[in-house]
Amino acid sequence: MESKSFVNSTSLDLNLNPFRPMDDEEVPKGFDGVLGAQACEKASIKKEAGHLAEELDRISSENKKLTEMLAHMRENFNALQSQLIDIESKNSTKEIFIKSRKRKAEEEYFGNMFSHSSDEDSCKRPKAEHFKTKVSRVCVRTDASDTNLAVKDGYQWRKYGQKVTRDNPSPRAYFRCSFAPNCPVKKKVQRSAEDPSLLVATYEGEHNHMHPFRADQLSSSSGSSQCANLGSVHSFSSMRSSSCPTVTLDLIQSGLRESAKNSIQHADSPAFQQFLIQQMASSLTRDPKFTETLAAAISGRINLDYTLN
DNA sequence: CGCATTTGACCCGCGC
DNA sequence: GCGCGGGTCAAATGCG
Repeated sequence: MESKSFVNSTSLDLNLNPFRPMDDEEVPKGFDGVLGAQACEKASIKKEAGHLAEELDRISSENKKLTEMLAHMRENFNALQSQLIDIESKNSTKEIFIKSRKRKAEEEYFGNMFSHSSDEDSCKRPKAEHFKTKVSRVCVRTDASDTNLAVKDGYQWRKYGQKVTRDNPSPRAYFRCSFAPNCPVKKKVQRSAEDPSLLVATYEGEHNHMHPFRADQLSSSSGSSQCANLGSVHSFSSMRSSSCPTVTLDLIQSGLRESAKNSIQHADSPAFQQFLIQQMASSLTRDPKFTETLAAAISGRINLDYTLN
């Protein structure tokens, strides 16, 4: 399939591989001297160009296939995620009916890592402000023995309080964003009562400044590939819609703790989204059933593509 | 010395 | 009205 459009591209007079050994079959028989050598060289260049064009075409089509597969995976992931959100929101609605008291509902809020109610502070704040305030949650899997409640997300946080809550033996830490003066964002971090290895970070409000990590990237000319990568990631804010999905990050996995330190961002930042997608992709690929199904789907697709070509 | 963290006190909203 | 409990304040303390 690859060669059909590029075999005639003799106009490509590129000597891209001058060190390629001359093939005996390429040497025209019966020619001597300079003219023979030139003709021979031209023929080999043409052949070389043809090979390169084929290779380029092959890589391009491979790249196209991979892009399609990635898009397909993204679609599937988005569909699954929206299904999950639907299911969870239905569950949380049921629980709200069952539990009359708000604090009991909150118990579920922190107990269930995939619940989406975001009105933890509804009793504290005026309703108007509650609707204005953006609330997001991130669950970070860390070592249970690690007493540090710091969740590295790239921002600079100043701890202003710590409280032991009624329904959880581990204390809840309160942080304010200290990167910019007057930044309204607050963060609460507490270990999950059910799973002490899970750190639940609740973010409130929106930063009124650029992310420090991105500011660094913009100021430095290096890391352009990473910037491009980050720019292509879908906005996590858009995924949040009306509810507040919880994201669980397994930082215990080898290397992830370090990468999280470097790239985990606030839920709104593209860098965080990138990390999130990588994390979710790795979670999916660790599932043998998913891998099996995906492999079957991919092989089927590739076979189809090859038969078409 | 300046900044961040700790921690007990205080405030305030909610439910009974 | 009172008690409970989450959230915040601010003085004390620690650290580089």
